[in-house]
Amino acid sequence: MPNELQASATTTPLTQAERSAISDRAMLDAAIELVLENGTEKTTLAMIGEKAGYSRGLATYRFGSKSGLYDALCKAIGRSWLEHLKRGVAGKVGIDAMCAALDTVYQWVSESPREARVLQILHSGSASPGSGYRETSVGIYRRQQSDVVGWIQAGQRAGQIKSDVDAGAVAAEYVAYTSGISYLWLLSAETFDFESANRAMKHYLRTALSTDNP
Amino acid sequence: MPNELQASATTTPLTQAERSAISDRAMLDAAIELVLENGTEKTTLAMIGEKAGYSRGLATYRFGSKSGLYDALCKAIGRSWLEHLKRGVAGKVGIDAMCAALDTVYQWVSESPREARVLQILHSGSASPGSGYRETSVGIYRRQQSDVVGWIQAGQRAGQIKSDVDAGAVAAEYVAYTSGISYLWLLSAETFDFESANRAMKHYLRTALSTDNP
DNA sequence: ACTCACTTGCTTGTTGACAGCAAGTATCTC
DNA sequence: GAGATACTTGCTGTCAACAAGCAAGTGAGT
Repeated sequence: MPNELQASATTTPLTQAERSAISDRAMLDAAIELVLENGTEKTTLAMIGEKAGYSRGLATYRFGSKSGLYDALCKAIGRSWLEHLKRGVAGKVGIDAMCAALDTVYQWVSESPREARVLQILHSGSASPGSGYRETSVGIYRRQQSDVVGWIQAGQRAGQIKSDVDAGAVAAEYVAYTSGISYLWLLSAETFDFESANRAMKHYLRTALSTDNP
Repeated sequence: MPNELQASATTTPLTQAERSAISDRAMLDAAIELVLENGTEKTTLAMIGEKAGYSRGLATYRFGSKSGLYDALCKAIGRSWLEHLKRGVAGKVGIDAMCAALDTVYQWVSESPREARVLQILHSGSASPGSGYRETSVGIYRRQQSDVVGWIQAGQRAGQIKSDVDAGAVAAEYVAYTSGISYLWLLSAETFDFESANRAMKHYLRTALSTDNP
């Protein structure tokens, strides 16, 4: 027994659940790297399995298909994003919540650019017919939109937002803006000024919705 | 000679340029149909060539590669869209131009849903690394954004738009909104209310930018 | 006007790579 | 140790890309 590490590996057997959790994590991480480098199409299931330290067949076996893997990845990063957003907005409502959410998007994109890019790539891919994980993507946006509706209505109840504002319409507009800005940032981060667009949007929210500006 | 059409076809030999123009058009049309039905990934070059009435190999021969074909398709539909937009905005400037452009997007999506959907699918696909036609997509957005900057500055010179409005920032915000709304419409036309989002956006433009609302 | 060399449009044969599956081996669980 | 679960390897059909060829168009010399 010349190798203690190997010895400890044999003396600490993992449970089946731990084994698959570890390989799942490793494959999703590998997928993030590879998608960033090659995009979704040129990334192969074999590359993912092998980069994760397993065989070429594991990714297919575990996720069933390429779309199955991307669906799982979309869910995983989407969850992480929604948690980040939740923390960023905290207890805020109304215009404050909407502005804080815009800052949180920018913050996420700056702090976790890899995950943010991959999520955006997956969302873009899900638009194509027969993508296999469109529903996951639609669900994330639908949830965001209903959150925004909630913020606006709470702002109206608190007297901060004009009562004649159509919460659904403004929420749709807001979500369109956030998804568009994420897309444009992904498409061409160098030529697109994320911060100043956000500044304009926040200015709009404060001037057009607030009861302070009659 | 039982067939006059055939006779005329034999008596009017096509030039090389005409032949390739016809097959090009036929293949791009076939590609639109097939992309709508199967998406970009599941559409094969062989399907496109054969649907257009030619051999399985023509699409590869003519466009070089799958991305080459999608690049050509993106350029073709993009040109058609920009012309439509130009007509829709006509001689308007300032807020009127921006509102007319929003109506034009909605009109295009309603009147030419097939082309609009395919362009949006291609734009989405171009976000992925190594897409091969990202530059085409970026170019279309960049041109739109510079048009908007022009509208805003003209509106400012005409005294319609407040002079302290940051034209670049508002243009970025505006383009983000339009690209986002097109994407969300493609993703889920049923659950996304395009018209009311546009109404909210137009209301914003009129209230937040105009010199009429101090 | 005819022809022959050349170009361009298009088709068919082939190859390497990939997704997906099925049958196998290794590792854990009781 | 017997069954279950994690993982690997062998295989097949399909596709993009390429190359070699055939057919239709072009144009200069006669």
